[in-house]
Amino acid sequence: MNNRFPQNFEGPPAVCEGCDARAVSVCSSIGDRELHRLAAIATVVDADPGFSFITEGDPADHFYNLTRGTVRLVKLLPDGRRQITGFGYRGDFLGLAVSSSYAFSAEAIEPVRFCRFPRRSLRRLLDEYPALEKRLLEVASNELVAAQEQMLLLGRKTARERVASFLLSLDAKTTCVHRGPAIILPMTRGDMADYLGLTIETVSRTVARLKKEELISVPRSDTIVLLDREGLEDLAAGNGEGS
Amino acid sequence: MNNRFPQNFEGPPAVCEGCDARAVSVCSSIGDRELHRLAAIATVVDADPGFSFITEGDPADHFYNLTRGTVRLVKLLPDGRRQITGFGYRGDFLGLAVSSSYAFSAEAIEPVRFCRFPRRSLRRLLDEYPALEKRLLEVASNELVAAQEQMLLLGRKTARERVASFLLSLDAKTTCVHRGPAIILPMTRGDMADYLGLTIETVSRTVARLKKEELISVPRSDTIVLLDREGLEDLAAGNGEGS
DNA sequence: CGAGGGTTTGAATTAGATCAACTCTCGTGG
DNA sequence: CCACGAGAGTTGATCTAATTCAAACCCTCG
Repeated sequence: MNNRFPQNFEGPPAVCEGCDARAVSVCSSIGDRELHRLAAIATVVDADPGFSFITEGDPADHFYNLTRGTVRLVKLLPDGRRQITGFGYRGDFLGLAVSSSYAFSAEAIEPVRFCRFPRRSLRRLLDEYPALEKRLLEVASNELVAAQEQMLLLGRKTARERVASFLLSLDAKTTCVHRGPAIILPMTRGDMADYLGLTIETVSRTVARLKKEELISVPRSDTIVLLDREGLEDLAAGNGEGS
Repeated sequence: MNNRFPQNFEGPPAVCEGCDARAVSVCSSIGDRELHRLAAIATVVDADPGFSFITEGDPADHFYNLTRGTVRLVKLLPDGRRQITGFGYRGDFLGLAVSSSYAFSAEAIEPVRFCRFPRRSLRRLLDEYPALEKRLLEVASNELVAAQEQMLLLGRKTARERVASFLLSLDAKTTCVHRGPAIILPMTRGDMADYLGLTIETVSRTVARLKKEELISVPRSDTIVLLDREGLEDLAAGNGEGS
């Protein structure tokens, strides 16, 4: 047992006790001491659906760690065309911008809670604890891999393949989204469309078709059960036979 | 003047002298001492166009620093559909995979030279020199921003907007690609198509149209001059007026 | 000069978008 | 309890940007 540290540094900080994201976020991969330092510079914030806590183009003053709820990451064109570059779930770390301004907006699509860290303070902490920086590099690398996968989807997959890929990737998020075997979609058809580079109508038709083909069932429009995972995986990988 | 280091650690390593990428790569942001350590674990490799030095799915045993030439980063679907997720230019750092296998292939499209680092050795160096890790996080963050921009392009931009965006991004790569005011394309129409989520024919027609509209001139099929940068920027940003 | 990549151009086709109507769900308030 | 309204979702008819199919047309290099 290690007793080099003062009493008050044993165990996690009070504010982190009972945090829904503790087990799944960057916080899980660092020691109590680092966690105390992190907690000391964090502000916990709650927000309602629709709240936009990062705005594309604004100065990138903060980092965020999402501890509850789901957000969408949005890029806009001047005429209103919208691309969702990703969704942030419980445990996700947001705001990794090197440049001085954010490259996307982040909007709550459910009631959310997050820890907000001033950029400068976190920067200082990172310099002090290389393990933290290391962990962030891992996070960034993983996101990069996901981004490349999404480019493949947007550039080369059909609507069916996109929807199948999306449902499987949601299903793989074991830490959220599920209720029993069912996936509870936190996002609307419009969000799905803007994430998959399709229109609302095409998403709706495609979901309807997967349902008719009995690859999925859709008890409610926001609830989806994967009935034939193998079939969906073939589809998502680009092996969809006929039509 | 700093003379804490042994004589042989003053100045850059011999192998880095005259390296075309010295000024533009990660190497530029570290000290001579780190550079010597890096050089000690590096193998310099030359390869011809077509050579595939990273293969999607293979164990990720090495990192690469490209010092000459251009590569394409490729993801494939089983039926041969291809998405190029990016191009690597002189100075670019490749192979940032956390997982045990590469998420894409990398293929030379020009004669290339690169430094190859065994993953384990570099990992050890990173632990020793946090500045290096920090630099890599910066690199990864920048790539992430670029990836998000590319998702917007693939998901929501028209063919004209995609080609205009691509030409401008090439033009911004001041460290390569240019001969005078002209851009010398290192890649084929097929590569452009697979990067932009289009077909060869659409790329060709779109370039022809931009030429007819006098936004660009195309003295040879691999050479492009931007005539109306502002017009192209409007287009790329999604402000393209009529048709 | 002829062969083989890469590129261009034209005509026909189509996946998905657009336009338009209708339905479902759910919360509010009379 | 039911009428109402608003937002989200579905479904159908039509349209179109980009693809596909097809046929030249370069260059470059042996």
